[in-house]
Amino acid sequence: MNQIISNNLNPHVSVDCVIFGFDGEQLKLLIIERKPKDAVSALPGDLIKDNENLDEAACRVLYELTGLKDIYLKQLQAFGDPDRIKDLADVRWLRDVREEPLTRVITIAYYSLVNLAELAPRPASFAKEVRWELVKKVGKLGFDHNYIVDKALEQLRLNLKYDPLIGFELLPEKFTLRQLQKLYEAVLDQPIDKRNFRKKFLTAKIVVSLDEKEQNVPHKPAQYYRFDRKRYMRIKDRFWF
Amino acid sequence: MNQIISNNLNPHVSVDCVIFGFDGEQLKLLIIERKPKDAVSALPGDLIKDNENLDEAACRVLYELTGLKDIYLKQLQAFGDPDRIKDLADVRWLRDVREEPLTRVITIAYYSLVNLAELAPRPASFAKEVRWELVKKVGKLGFDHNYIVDKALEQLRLNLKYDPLIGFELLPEKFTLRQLQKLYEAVLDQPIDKRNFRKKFLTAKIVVSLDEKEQNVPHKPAQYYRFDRKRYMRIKDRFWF
DNA sequence: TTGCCTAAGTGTATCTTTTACACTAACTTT
DNA sequence: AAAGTTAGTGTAAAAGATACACTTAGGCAA
Repeated sequence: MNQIISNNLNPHVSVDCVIFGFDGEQLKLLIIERKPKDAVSALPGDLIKDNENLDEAACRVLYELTGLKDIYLKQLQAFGDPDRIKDLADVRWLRDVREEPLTRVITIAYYSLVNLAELAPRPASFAKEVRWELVKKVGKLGFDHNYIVDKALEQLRLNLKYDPLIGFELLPEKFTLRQLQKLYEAVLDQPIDKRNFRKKFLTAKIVVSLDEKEQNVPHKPAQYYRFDRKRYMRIKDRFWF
Repeated sequence: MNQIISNNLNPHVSVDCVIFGFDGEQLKLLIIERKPKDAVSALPGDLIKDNENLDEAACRVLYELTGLKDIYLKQLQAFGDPDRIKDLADVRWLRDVREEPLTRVITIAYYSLVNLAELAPRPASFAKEVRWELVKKVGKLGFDHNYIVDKALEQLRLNLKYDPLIGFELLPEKFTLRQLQKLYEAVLDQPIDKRNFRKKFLTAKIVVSLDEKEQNVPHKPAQYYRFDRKRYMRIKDRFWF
């Protein structure tokens, strides 16, 4: 009996995914809309299962809730205040979806940056619950999700600066330097000098130009480049945006 | 009944503390020695309690196991592979200390850097189980603790570089530049040029010299300095070691 | 077919930061 | 008084960061 009680007191463990999306211009955030009424939206997240590790859980939950697949998720950190859930709307929502709605939940947050232009179109069944919201316009989210998003954005910025991989993973194989710059400007939320920006990546030689240019653009066509991963791996200790 | 079974499958949540200690010369790691026989040592860690948040849990566990108090712990990340525990010795040890030794455990790791010279002497009751081991000589630890230590060290180094606070919190109010440099050398595990090191901190003006020098040292006495926290807060975005 | 619009692409001078490097000074101990 | 130890200091060269404006290549519309 003791055993059972102590089990009941076990916290649940969930994962929450902070998915930033870049559409070529602006930084957006993936949110799940809850039931139409009294809806506070939330990050995609759910309890983990018994035999999956945390990374797997995050991928699965993201897939189940949004249809997104093959997204590289990075762990942010754990959030575990006993009073993470205090809002009435949150409690009501939990009652609908959880077997033990009052049990404490510790969540492990993950984040990622994805390309909105390239995403496979979502199956219609998911479509109505998922929304991309401009990061700057994200309103009140459930639980402590606003706090989590703040932390994730901070981490994303740091990450992009000291390890640009997360940026190149988002861009297509061939990209223009302008696309790259727009990405940095959107994530860091600041304008960047074009010449100095190019200089940084070109002199570091982590991008190499291809024999191909943009076509059918109503202005001078831009050169395509690719990311030189090997070169980057050799110099990554010295490269810092 | 379903309820109870699903409870049983709930993972447990623990915290583990990676405590680095600096003795003025070298970087050490706090480890807990398990029972004398077939002992693999481990990081101080234990299950969290119902009504404490994660940070509190880490502090409590550290105190209970080592007597260390008022240590500023930073969260590293969560580790949650279902097969974190595979070593036989680990399983045997768990059987002795846990009610449900086979339940999966997800652990949240914390890290800190403390001053070995300043630590209040440990109560004798703790003394025999706690040991400070040179980081470079740490042997095999239980569970996935070696992996956790590696991650923590990586994070500590990054942290010390982009936010020197963790270093100044360790040093006494007044310190010499040599002490500060030794700290950096020990943590980063590389020699640093004395003149350039001083220049960096002095021109940034985040340390200010006091009217006091070392006494009774068998060499030219060094100037004492203090950390200028306010100044640092103003320029922290631009300071990077 | 010309002119307009748009974004691409380029160089330099200045300033700042980083690096490498060796001797003298001040104190204690013997 | 000499030996041992660590403190403390400056500079020249190289590398990196910053600020900044015009020309070019294409599509489109009049």
